[in-house]
Amino acid sequence: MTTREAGTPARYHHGDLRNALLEAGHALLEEGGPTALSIREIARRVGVSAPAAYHHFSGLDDIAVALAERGFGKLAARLQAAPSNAKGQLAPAGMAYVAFARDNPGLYRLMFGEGFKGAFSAHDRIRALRSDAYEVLKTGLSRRLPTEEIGTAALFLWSLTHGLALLMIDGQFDPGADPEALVAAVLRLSGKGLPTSAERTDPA
Amino acid sequence: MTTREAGTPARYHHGDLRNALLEAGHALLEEGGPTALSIREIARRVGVSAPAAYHHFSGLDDIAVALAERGFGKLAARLQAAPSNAKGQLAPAGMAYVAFARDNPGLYRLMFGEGFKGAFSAHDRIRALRSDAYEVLKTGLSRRLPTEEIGTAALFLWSLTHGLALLMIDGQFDPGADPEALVAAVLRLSGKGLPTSAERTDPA
DNA sequence: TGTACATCAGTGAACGCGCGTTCACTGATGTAC
DNA sequence: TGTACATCAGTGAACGCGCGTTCACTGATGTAC
Repeated sequence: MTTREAGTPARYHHGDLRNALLEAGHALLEEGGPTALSIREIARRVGVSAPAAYHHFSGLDDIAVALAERGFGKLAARLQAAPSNAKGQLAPAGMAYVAFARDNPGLYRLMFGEGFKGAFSAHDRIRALRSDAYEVLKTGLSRRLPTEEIGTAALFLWSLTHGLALLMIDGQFDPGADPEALVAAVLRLSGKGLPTSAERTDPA
Repeated sequence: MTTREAGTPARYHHGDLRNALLEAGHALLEEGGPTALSIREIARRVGVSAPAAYHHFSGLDDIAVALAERGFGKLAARLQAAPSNAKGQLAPAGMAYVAFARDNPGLYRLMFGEGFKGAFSAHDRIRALRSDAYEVLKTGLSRRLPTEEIGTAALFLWSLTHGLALLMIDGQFDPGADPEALVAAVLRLSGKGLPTSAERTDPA
């Protein structure tokens, strides 16, 4: 079973192998996580020999980085497509962020998880992609927060959504619970602040 | 180079091999992350043959789970040792949590990261350990929050500290910045809530 | 106190596996004339 | 329009590697008598 469409005769030249490899890589990521990424398995899925991949990538690390790159592109698109609601709140973006992670847990782990077994250069390059994304977040915030608060606010927001995304991905909650509602409730708290014990009469 | 103390003659019976293997496993985790966990390398570090490990663990998965178990024990100890400050705030616990992750990044990733390449059973068992930890967190919160708010508050807090811990571990920030101060600032925000655009006169 | 013996905790050799990558190759494509 | 040929994108075979795990074994320990 390959990803080639049924009926399409196998041509010697694939025509779009680079893309096909990345698609298969993404699928593999979703099935087995970053740890399962493997040139041989990717090639197998596309129906091509493993060395063929080397005409399009310099090696496994390179494929991982390309997958992460694509992932960040998709994530950015999702965030931009999120409705910026009337009050200019950040909740819709947060919802979109977590939704992306839930839709692409394997890819998200590759992008953010350090779970890829490859060489350091891949980690460094992926880390750089993360930093870029973080800069975009800060730029977005600069339109609604005073400059001196941006650093902390960005870190706060990113930590919260990142942590939430990972916990949901890791299946840490009741499968019964409505994930959307959970995310919404948590994001609501991020605006209100956590209730403190000072706010209630503590009998203890 | 082994972990056996210099001068101690190599005895046929190690005497405390199980522990020594776990120590070496922890060290390996810190050097190469969950992906690098390997029975052969662990045994090599202890100065023992690989099959010897099978007298103490059923396999690699079992070692990973044991490491995670220990990790959760250490984390719990650190949280309990955190000063509960005058106002009964959660910041000290949050600081301790993130500090644990920063001190044991590899172990933390094993405990929370799904980055271990082992079989599903290991993942399931580690996930169960996480759930236990989460229950403890909720119990802790029950002393200071009304019952109906605990679920959301616990998820909020865990997401925030978890995300923050991972971002710091992943080296996503200026090495120049004081990590303690960053964490403190973010945790402060968690009580105050994020400033919203409604709170300021937005010229845009 | 001494000794036979069961049990425990190690050993080295070997297995099969999947992997990343390199190699020399061949089939397909497209371009210069 | 036809053809020689350079270039591109595949192929299968092979490499060496480190791994988890199993096996039959042996040395050390401790206990019953």
